[in-house]
Amino acid sequence: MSFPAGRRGPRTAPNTADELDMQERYNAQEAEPRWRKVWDEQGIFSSPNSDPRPKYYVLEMFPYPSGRIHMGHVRNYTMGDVVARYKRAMGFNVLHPMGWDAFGMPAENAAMANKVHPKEWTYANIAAMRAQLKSMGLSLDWSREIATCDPSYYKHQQRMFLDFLKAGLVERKQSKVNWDPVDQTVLANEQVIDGRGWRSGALVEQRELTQWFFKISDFAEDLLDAIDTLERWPDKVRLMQRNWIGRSEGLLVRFALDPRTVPNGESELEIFTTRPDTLFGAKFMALSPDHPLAAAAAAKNPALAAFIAECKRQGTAQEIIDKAEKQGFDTGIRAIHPFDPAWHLPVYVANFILMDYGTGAIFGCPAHDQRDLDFVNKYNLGNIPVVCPEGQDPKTFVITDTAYDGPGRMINSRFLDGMTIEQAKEEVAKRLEKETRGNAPVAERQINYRLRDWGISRQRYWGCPIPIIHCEACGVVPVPVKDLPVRLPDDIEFDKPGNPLDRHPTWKHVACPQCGGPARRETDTMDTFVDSSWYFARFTDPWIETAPTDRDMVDEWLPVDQYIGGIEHAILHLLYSRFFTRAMKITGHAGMEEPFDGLFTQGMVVHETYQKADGTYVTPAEVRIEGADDQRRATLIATGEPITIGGIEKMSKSKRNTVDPDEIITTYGADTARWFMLSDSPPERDVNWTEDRVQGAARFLQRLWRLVRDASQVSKDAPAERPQEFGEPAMALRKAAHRALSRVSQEIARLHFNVCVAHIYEFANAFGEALDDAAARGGVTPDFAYAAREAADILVQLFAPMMPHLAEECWAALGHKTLVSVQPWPEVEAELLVETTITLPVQVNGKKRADVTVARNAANAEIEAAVLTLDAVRKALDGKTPKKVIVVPQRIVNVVA
RNA sequence: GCCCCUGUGGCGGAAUUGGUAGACGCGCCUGACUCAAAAUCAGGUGGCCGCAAGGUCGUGCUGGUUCGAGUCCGGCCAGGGGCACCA
Repeated sequence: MSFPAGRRGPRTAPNTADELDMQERYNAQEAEPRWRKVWDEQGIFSSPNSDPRPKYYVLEMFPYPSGRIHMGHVRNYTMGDVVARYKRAMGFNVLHPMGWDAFGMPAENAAMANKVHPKEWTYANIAAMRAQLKSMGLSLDWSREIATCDPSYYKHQQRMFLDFLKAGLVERKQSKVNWDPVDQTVLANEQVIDGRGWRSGALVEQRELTQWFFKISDFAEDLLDAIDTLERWPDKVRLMQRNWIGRSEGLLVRFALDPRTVPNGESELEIFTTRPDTLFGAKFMALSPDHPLAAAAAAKNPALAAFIAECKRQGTAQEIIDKAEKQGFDTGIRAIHPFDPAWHLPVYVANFILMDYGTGAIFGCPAHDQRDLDFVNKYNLGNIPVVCPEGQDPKTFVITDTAYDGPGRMINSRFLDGMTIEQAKEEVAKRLEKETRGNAPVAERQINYRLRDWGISRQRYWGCPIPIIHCEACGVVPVPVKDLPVRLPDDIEFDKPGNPLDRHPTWKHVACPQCGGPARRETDTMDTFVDSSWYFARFTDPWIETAPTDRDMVDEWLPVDQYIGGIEHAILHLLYSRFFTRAMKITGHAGMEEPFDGLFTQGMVVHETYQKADGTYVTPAEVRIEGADDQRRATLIATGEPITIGGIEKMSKSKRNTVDPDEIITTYGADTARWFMLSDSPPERDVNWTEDRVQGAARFLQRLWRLVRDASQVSKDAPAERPQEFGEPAMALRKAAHRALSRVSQEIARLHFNVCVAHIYEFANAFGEALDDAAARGGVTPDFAYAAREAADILVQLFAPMMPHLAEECWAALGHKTLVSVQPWPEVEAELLVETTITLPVQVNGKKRADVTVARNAANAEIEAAVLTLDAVRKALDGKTPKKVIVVPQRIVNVVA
């Protein structure tokens, strides 16, 4: 660092302030690259597969190479790195790899917008982001780096697709997509805005395409049951997955149809219900617009056909379907109540019935289901309550706008009256099971899952090609394994809408591997969730060319001991990976059931937003903030115009409230960015990026540096041998050091990094005071020098996982010739954590009135006696005799008056 | 709409999982050092009453369980995440 010439004029003698400043300041810009070079040269972060030590696999969700890392990455990877460095110090062979989730839509969007090839764009982004990640000082084994868009990766994915196909885990079936009729292309849900294509603005319609599916629903029961074994997953994620899989027990009921009303002689309608108890409250039947009976009826009814077409103009997103007004259309078909041949129910087509769930048809009991109630109220079909809540008079109980779905007794239900819901369900099932129509029972018990099969076909270029050939003679033919990978062609054009693979002049035309005749390749590529469903397994041996995994290595390293990533992946990515692991086990590519033993989901990085008078957003870098609290005012630096300070929101390009990690690292250094990310906010919660707190973090770095240098002065003459006796100041310092060591170790293991940070602050404060006190006493005794050296070593090791560059610099300043990054974690001396006396708070009737200090092992009776003599307690009791005294050992005393 | 989470000083948050609410940090105030500023250091900092000792209220709102509730239970309010083709 140098000052601009002439700023202070020529200097002949050291000018105290600045000279000291230069000596005392830790220069992160200079030190950080220097230490990274040392780590690199010594290769200390590579984890050889041959290492005999116990293994620990820590993994952060790999990034999409969007072009630059963002603060969310900094947070995610810092947390993982702390765990990796800590576990390494604990003696584990740590696997901590990094790669790129490199297929996906943004590359194609960039290709269309900027005329750049997706491959070039992606690899340039990877290069830029790799450099950025390296500047963070992460302890990664870069020799294992993978990119999912590389043929050396997707070749194995194609191989597994073929193996899954052979094992019966893959099938082709029809499913719906969002279709843009102008761009002639399939749209992702996020590309549909208010029912219109984002680019064309055309009204989107649903289209049926034949697509490839992984049969994840075959595993529904196992995926659900095994959630119980995932003890190191957050409860909320486990709950979300349980709900997603959505197990429900119910009854499949075959309703007879009135033959006079059916279009083509259909005789019955099969429905699934979880509430057979409410059969006597039925008011209508409803079919999904995709139901075959609906299609049959529509063939003879143009108005119905028009209604069904209208339903199909809704997007495919669940949210749209749920929020849409409940609408239906009477098909004219009449169903016959299973318990009363004279009771006929109208059969509607309704926009809120899904073909994918159950049988795509229901009976509606409006009194006890809100959607059904909304529906009957719209079409004036009325309702009959059949469950009466406790304490309600059945004669006066009516339903108007709010359905009742709670417990109660059956009413208006003939032979069910008076039963509980459970009894009624059982009774209905028993009766209908016994009854037969044709050769089959009228009803059977069934367990249903909400989980649908995983559609993996994407009509896009930048994804893993599905290794299938379509032959007119032989049908669907798998690509022979020896012909893998099916490579993406490089010569493609994005000037026209649609899938470039489909219109490529030569790529799709091949000879059939079976008959040799002319055939064409599958032009759909795989969902990018496939890529990320097994990358953690590939990391265990990314070099093997002959198979997706090396069985010994994958079984050795997996499951991942600690997986860290965003909560937004709580369901899909994690469920797909769990499915994939099972499928890989069946096909012999892995041996375990579950991929992730421990899971941690971190919160987002958020920041204030800033808006100009016209509502456009400006970035934090363009804004100057003055004043504090409610006096804060913002102005645009360039023009001085006033800026409105808006809400704190997730950092996003659209709100322009992003802070570039590069700038922070350039200005303050990686350690400051890392420390900030770990401080204050609990890792599972959102963290608000504020400039003040970044500066606070930067200041603390300097303080640590000064503290360690001061300590090194005090400890330089410390005896090599541990003294027999420690005086009071030395003992106090040792206790503080070991208490901090114990707490920080415990909190790192629990991933409570913000609490670690607080304990490190606390210890640094205590250490600083101890050194000041020693200076005030004048002269340092050998026992204190020894304690100071021990404390300094512990302090540096405690913050080393979080600020590794500074830690190396400090470690060297303390005279060590080794790297702190490879030091074993210090051991706590348990006896230093034990106090001989303890101060307990004393409450009277639950309000704190005093403290009492007693021997740590004092008997309850002793404590009780001591408490009752306290002035404050006597005053609070006001002469009354206490009813009882509750002594909670080591915690609190409560006197009940 | 459905599922899930969160709510504590001016701000980020801590609280050993039912036992002293506000650790630690940021900000702010006062002082030291300086010609001055920055940096650094020392002290203070939930509200209200009080010179003080101390008292009293206080963990989104509301009701309950308990000797004792930020923590457990019921009802509400507000903010956020996911909803199957964004990754």
